[in-house]
Amino acid sequence: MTAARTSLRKRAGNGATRRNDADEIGLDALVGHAGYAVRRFQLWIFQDFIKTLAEVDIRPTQYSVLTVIGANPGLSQMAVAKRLGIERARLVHLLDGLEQRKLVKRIKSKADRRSHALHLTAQGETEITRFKRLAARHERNVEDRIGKENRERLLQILAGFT
Amino acid sequence: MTAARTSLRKRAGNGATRRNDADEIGLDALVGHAGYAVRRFQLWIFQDFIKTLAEVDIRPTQYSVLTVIGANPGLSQMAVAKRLGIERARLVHLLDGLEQRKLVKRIKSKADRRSHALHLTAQGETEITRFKRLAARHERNVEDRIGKENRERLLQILAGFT
DNA sequence: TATTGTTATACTCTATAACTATA
DNA sequence: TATAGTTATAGAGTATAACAATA
Repeated sequence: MTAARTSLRKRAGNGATRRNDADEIGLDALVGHAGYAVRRFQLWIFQDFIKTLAEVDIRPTQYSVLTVIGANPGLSQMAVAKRLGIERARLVHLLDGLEQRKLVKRIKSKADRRSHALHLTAQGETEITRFKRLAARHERNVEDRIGKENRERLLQILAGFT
Repeated sequence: MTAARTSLRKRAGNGATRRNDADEIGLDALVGHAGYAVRRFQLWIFQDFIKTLAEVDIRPTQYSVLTVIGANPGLSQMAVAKRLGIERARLVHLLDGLEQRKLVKRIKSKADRRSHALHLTAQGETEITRFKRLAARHERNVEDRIGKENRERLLQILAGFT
């Protein structure tokens, strides 16, 4: 009893209004909000992705752009932006970076000279296999963290948002 | 056969390199990445939260701060920041806004004069019940979107990240 | 010396608007 | 007139570093 009470007060000398200090703080209504849990999980998962792919300096959004272009060569910037839910203005900068790194090339479309057909370069094709290998390692980290079945259940539940 | 092929080419007049235009674009390796699904879901859920609480002008982070202070009056800014995974520098600005709106007050701690004890104001106590009512409505939107059981499964799977 | 709150800076991301060249 | 790509700007959000007051 006294022990339980003490565990709620980290430093006994604190003022009467101070109750606890870090982990023992209740979240009240926040527990039970899907959005809060999802936000915290997303922070964790992106941090792990960035860390796991740090050696190739590829961030989640860059990876998604490369993957979609690789699987659908010739797409326009608009099509990629729409498909991934990225602003087309932002995709311009993302592609600038990937083009400077010789991973992607923009080819002027003959059919519609306003638009660019996006392709991986030969180097991009080569490197993306390494990115995918590292991304698979990251995915195993997720499994280790939440469990193999839970990860699959998660993918099923959220399949409608991809 | 021809029909299936045509469905992959939205406008027949396009150049040979252009294949498809919007929804029909394959994600390839992206499907199967928990991080991608979680990111897209998080975007949706935050947008719905913002929309549902637009009439009270409360965003997800503000709601989480108010909820934690309400459930743990007297907390320091450091304690709130740590508990919610917010930078303490950012919490300063968040609290500035909530204090100007008379929802929160900072009280100088007598025990440790470096720190502030955070409390909801009387007005904050009143208004938070309205915020919680709207947040519950948002939560029902999530249920409508992914299903009641799936939402609960999700909360279970991600409980370790809150 | 270390910590709390604060200020400031930089970088990422989102949201717009406007411009150009094409259609 | 509408669209694709671009440029620019403003606002969140994140990540740091440094400072004053206090421990």
